[in-house]
Amino acid sequence: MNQDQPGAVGVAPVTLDDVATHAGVSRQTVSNVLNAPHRVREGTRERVEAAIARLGYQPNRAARALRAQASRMIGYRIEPVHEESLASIHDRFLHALADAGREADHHLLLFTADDPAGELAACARLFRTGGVDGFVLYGIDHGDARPAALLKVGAPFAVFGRTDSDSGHCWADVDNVAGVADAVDHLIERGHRRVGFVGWPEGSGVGDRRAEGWRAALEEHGLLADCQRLDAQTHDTIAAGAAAGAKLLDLSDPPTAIVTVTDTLAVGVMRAAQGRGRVIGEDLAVVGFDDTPTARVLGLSSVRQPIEEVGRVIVEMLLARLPGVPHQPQTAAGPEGRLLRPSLVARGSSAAPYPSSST
Amino acid sequence: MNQDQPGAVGVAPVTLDDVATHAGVSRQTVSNVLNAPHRVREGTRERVEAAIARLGYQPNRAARALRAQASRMIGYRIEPVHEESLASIHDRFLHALADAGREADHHLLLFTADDPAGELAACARLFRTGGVDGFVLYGIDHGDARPAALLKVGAPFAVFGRTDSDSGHCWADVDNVAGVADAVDHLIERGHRRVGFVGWPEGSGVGDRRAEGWRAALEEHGLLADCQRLDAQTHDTIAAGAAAGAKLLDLSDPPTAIVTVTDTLAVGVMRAAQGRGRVIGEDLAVVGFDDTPTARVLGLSSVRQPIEEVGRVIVEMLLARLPGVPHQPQTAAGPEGRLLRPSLVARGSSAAPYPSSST
DNA sequence: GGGTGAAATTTTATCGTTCAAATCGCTTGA
DNA sequence: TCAAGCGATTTGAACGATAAAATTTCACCC
Repeated sequence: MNQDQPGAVGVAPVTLDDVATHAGVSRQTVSNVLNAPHRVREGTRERVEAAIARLGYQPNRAARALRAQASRMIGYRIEPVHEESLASIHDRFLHALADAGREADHHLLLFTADDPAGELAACARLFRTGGVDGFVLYGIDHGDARPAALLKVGAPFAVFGRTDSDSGHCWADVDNVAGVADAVDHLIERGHRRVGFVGWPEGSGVGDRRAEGWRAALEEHGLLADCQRLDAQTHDTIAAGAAAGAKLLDLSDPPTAIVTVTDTLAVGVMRAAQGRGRVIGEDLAVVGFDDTPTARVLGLSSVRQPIEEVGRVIVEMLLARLPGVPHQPQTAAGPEGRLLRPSLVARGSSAAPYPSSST
Repeated sequence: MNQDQPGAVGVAPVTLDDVATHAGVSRQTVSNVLNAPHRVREGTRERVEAAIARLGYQPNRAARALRAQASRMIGYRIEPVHEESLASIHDRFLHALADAGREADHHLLLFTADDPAGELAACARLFRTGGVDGFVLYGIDHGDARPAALLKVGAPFAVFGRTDSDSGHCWADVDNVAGVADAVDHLIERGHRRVGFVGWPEGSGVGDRRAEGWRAALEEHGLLADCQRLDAQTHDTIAAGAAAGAKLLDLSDPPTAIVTVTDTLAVGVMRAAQGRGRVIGEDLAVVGFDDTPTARVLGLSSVRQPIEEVGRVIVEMLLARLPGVPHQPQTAAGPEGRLLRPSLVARGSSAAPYPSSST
């Protein structure tokens, strides 16, 4: 009558015991109906299920977590928004993760950290206090210390991306080589023969693989020699992209198309080109990477990562490795890694066929 | 020796009992050191704290949640990414929320839902199963059914935005009126006398308040009569913004500056203007709302919401209302609502002073 | 010195579930 | 007929913490 919450209806929480009483069985039988139905005779099971439905029972997460030593939570560090870049990939990824866990009643626990060390400390703490069963790591690359550290703590995890030695943990990644190669193919198909590339400084796995995609596709078409000097490396800002674009466009024999390692750099390249009076999509074709909202706005062709699928796959792999909750009695635990193919979204910036310079 | 995790170091989890033994006190005393230090004598407290530090003890979340009936989790529904709009506000907001809870050891639990009904079901379930202590609701507006539904369930919550009747729950909102008014002031200061507005159809609280800001600022400067017909309403896509912009620009006496209710619409307006040969920032000033990454890229002036602060304030208010964990022994529970002032980020799109048409 | 009351600490019970072992009921085969 | 065996169900204990009640310790005063 006199609840603490003013407008609260105050439904008394229904427990296993309540269900057991109503169904005329013991607590444990109700538990079995939920967690190991095969152990329960059909008639009993139906009776219990009826009681569960009638009372609207739902197991208490804390109690379950305490006893089963499994919180059904997946930890994820959300990074500070990097103001300079255009990434919205992140939003999509988060949603995919949260959605992927839903069916198995696993939820995402978000946390923040100030730096890599802080992140590891937070992970260790969350894991040891039973706050989460495992982690998803985003944007991993060569030399990342996190996988080793988490292995040491004993926390299960799955990563988006690859390090130089992907052993002992599962990963999913986008096929960056294929993504950029597709972009190059697309441009060559439209008649371009001089295709440039603006990438990151060597050393990042992601950047190197994207550059590799450019090189491989050119080689495939026998154009690598023509494009030898048509690449530039710089860091990921619009201004840097503009500078790199300027450099390429001011060559004596400039590229007629440029692929970039990110949309951010592509925007810079477009700026540089427009500053030189070129019309994007006619005088110069540009293809970016990530398919950000900005790309859409600017009509920039871009390689779109199948983030939703990555999220799904990652959670799937992670859950399969969690001890205790063998949702799918798979053979062992599925493959260690999965490589997913991105897709090119062609827009105006690479629209018009280019009058081949060799004809 | 024979752990299940191959590389796991397998640190045996430290419990309250371990600490108690090492410190030579009872379990409850250790608990008190953590939750009610004033009840423990200084000498004892120091001894216990030393033991805690030595053993690296950290309380188990599940056990604590079960006993204290408080999970220290805040629920948040992450919505599917709306491909058409440019919002990145969301990312910032999420980060702010996660960060705000950190100090009080509260974490964010992310979940998804297919529709409003599904969201409410998920909320009710999460709350009743003890998965979360309360919720943060995003993007609330007139006629939103969620507050009433949550009140009925008895779940504490705080919202970003306002409904028509904000009673019984706490809210934080951005002062939309002031935000747009600032934009208009800024334009008038630069010499503009005919300032248009592209907004949403009437009926949304947010949209109406932004329109109100436009009207109020004009009135303040005695310019409302001149700008009577300079507004348009449409839904939030770039194409629609372009159409609305075209409509205003094709008037016999068109505006020299246009404020829009979102960056998305501003981008549309810019397109329409450029399609008519106008140079943005010289022939036509444009100011958007949200300060999206795209705005930065395009040099679009925009009203920036203090999302980080909103997140902080919301979590603060929510935590203050949670029963059981009186972190701050405040008077009652702080104010019911807070209105935060956005700030204008001026860029090229509204840069040049306009030769006043009345001179 | 002993009574008093407040402060410090311990004891006991409990949160809601699942695990492990024990029990019950029924079929089967010698 | 009874032991063995197996599946279904129940019992008892435990997960790791906190609330509430009970107890001890201690300072203080007459």
